[in-house]
Amino acid sequence: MPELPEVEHARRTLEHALLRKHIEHVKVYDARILDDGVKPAAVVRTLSGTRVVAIQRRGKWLRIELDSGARVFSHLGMTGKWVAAKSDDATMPFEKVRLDVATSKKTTRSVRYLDPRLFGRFVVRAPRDVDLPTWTALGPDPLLDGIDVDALHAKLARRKLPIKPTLLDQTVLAGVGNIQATEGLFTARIDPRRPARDLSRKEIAALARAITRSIAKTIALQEGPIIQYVEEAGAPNPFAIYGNEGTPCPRCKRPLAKIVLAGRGTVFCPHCQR
DNA sequence: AACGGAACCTGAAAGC
DNA sequence: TGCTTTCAGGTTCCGT
Repeated sequence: MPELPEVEHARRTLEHALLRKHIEHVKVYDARILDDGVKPAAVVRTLSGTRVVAIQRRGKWLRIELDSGARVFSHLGMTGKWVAAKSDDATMPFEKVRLDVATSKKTTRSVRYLDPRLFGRFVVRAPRDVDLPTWTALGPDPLLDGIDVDALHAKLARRKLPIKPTLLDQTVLAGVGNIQATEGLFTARIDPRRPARDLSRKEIAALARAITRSIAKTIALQEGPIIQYVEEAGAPNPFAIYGNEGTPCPRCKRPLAKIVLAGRGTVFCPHCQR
């Protein structure tokens, strides 16, 4: 699931369940989600009894701040999600981590981290430790910071990789993934293969607007009474071209193409993206 | 330094 | 039907 909109959804789920609560119980089912060599018992020790003071998101990373000064950095990888539950709910399929918090009610609130493919991370930093370097290196987040067109223009001027893989570099814009990059380039009518440095300021402005709009739209789709991730199995594909290779371009009706750029599938319209 | 490709994992869908 | 192959929205490491 996870690009910026899905991670923002996860942030809200965690905030609703955990903010200002004390962590009563921690369970790590699979140590591979942790940093190499870190033992589940150490994570349990660091987190138990602490109070959650903030849940932040930057790009695709989440940061849970504890009153002890410890922090948890959570990344959903390709298939991770945080799900709200009750403490007496059974262990869920693919559950890798669980946090239970005390509430005034009888039942205890619980959040479960599910991740079949195990590309996600759950990294705990002790009170005096520095933040994760990847977190610190993240570029501007389109939702939190907006996109400064001149700054982006200046940054892209130094890159000769195609624009599509450049957009996936999290130090360029934090949170843009394969879908948002694909959709944004389509809306801005830019060929994904163009070297990043060749884009004009005008094109970059169009791209920034398209990405911002695409993210806002995807977040809006997740809201409403029944919160669910977009693109769950069976859900209709809500995107303009992502996943629609071979079908007619929504703009010019010629068939959408699919190529591989820097190892990632890339759908585009060879006729109206230039 | 910059780049392509493999690696990390598992499940679902497509292909045969 | 059932076995095999391919692909997946992310990141990081390794060799050239």
